[in-house]
Amino acid sequence: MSLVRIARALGISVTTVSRALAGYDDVAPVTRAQVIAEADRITYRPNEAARRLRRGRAEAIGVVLPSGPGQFDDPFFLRMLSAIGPALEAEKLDLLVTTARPGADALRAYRHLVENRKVDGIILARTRQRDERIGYLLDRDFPFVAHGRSLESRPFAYVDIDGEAACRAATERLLSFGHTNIALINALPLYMFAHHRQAGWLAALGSPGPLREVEPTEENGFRAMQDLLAPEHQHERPTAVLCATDRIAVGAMHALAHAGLRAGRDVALIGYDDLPLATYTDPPLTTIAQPIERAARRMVEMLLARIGGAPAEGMQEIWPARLIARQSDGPPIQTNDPRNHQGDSRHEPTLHP
Amino acid sequence: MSLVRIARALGISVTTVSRALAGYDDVAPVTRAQVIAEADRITYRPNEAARRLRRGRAEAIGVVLPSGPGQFDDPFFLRMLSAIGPALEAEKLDLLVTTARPGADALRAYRHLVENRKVDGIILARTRQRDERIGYLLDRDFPFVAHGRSLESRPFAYVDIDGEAACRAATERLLSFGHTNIALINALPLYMFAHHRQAGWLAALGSPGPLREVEPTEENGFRAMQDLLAPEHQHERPTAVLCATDRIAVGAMHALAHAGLRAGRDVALIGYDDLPLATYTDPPLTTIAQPIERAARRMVEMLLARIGGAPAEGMQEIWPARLIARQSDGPPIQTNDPRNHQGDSRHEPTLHP
DNA sequence: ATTGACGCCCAAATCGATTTGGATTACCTT
DNA sequence: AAGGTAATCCAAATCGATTTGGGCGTCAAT
Repeated sequence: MSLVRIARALGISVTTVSRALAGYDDVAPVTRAQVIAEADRITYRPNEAARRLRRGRAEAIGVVLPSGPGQFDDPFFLRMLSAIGPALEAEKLDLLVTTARPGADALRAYRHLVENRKVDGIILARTRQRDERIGYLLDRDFPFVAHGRSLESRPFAYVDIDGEAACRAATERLLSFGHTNIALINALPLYMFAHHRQAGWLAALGSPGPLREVEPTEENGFRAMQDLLAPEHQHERPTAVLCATDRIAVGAMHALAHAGLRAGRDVALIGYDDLPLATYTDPPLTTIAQPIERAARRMVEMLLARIGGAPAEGMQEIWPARLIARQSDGPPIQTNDPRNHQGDSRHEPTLHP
Repeated sequence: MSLVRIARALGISVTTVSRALAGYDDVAPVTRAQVIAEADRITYRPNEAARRLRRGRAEAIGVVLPSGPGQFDDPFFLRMLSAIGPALEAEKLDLLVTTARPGADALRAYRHLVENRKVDGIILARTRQRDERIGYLLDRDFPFVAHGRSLESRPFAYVDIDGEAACRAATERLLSFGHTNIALINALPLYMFAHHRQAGWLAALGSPGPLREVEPTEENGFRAMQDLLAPEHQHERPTAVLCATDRIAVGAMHALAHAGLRAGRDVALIGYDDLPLATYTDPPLTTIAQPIERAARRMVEMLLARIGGAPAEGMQEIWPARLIARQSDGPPIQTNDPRNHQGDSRHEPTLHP
């Protein structure tokens, strides 16, 4: 079970055993072979704690997952974890997962990881415009890679998806369908990704359309869409709605159905994320797919480089997303169609075209 | 940063510093106060690696997440993690997450955790009828708690949800609505939970109805439902379908919509899991809610006891689930209603009742 | 005054791997 | 034969906290 055991069994020193197994070239081939054979025989596994103590490294990297109502269920983090895992395995690094509610709790979790030297580096997701976590890690000069940008003057490593370009393209698609009043149900503006998605929407439109900003859950998507459809907003009721996430879009689609409207026929709806679910909504959701898995793998690469001492300069990458056209969007309904202006349209037939 | 630093600053021994901080009662109150003050001043944090080496424990517990196509996105695991996290925090234990594709890969991941002493205990989810992971851990006498039962003669600790009772109740509910032909789209029978859910369905029915068994994804739910609706099965077309998971139910609902049918009116549909999404399907999904979070917390408790040396005997708990009635089920359509037998019913109006 | 009991403190061993700084031996050169 | 060079090997220090097994006063009981 330990180096001593092997050393004693072979009548050699612990040093030599260690060096034999570590591949140093000042060990005779015969000796090395014996050591390896014996190590194999007793299924020797180096004691992680001892190695870590000696090397002064944690041999692990950390991820803090947001927990709390509506937060944690987000499939996004699961996809990210599933990609990080294998990438780390190749490097023999452990993955330490902590949960914390966003906010002060989260910052405490990061401090905990850093101050207790629990990990050698951190992968940080869902960046904010002003992100105290990033500030903290930069202050400490602690290696980390973010998924997403942030309003921070000092350079740091990140991989981001170009939500601005994607949302501009999606909005232009809606414009080319003939829509003129295109709403955005965005995530809260404190999230950096929300900022970019809004910028894309705005860039395509020229002047802003109806905008709602919510914590990205189905529930809030539902509410926001209901609000957009509310009688008091009748005069600016959008014919197309871009949603900052698929979860919002699912809620929004439900609000449409609830009002007797159908996405893709009465109102065009586009989501963002391409959850597995998006193919199976009714109608299937046109959405924007992000290469999260590949991005996560790249982030691990970058993080290893940072841990190895490489500077963060130049470690900024923005990757394209792509639109997946399904059936939840399309041309606007004719404005002379009475359905669009009926007060109580809940009991209308919702014919499949 | 280390005990030595504090000891030197105060001119006392490392031993006393250690014992002062650890709360031993053979330290004078004054000394202890000084130690604590100094520790505070330099923000002392014990070196985890050193402590682990000395204590011979990893101070962490492990979870292996299934990765791979259709696997990882399952919100179930995310909910479980989110509950495990805080429970561990209180015990100052780390959470080590590994990903592995189910099967040989997964077993290797467990071996890795155990043999390299990466963790002191393991939480194991989605048990199988014959589960080699459980066999392995029992062979090694390694502390673990499972979420779910298994066909294993030796006793082991688990918390399970009574899927049998829940599915029996759901099926009885459908029977009491007047349904006589109730199908089950189940998960693959190798999963223990699938076994139980099927048993409940069967117990309520007396004799089996139409059955499909799939890996639980939206895609497969879609396919299975299409198959149930296929012309060649016309003679035994179910009027109600119980789905083993919400993801299956979402796919199934889509297949219904695709065939011009509406869940809750033309076919009664019940899911299982109560995903956040279930409220926002169209129609909202009647489903079965499991107290995963509470179960996860209980599992952590049990695991700590097991690590502490408590025997697994008596650590078997089965918790009730509860049905959440929404709008995807109801009485069967009148059999003399022509719609039920129409060939092409896709273009029918889908009135909201 | 001796014996205990108690309160307070500490030196040293320990966990297991890594690393530094040589030591030893065998073999060549010249 | 003296000096030099590889090729091998190793003792001891090190990482930092914990734990064992006392040591040394002081005070009360005998």
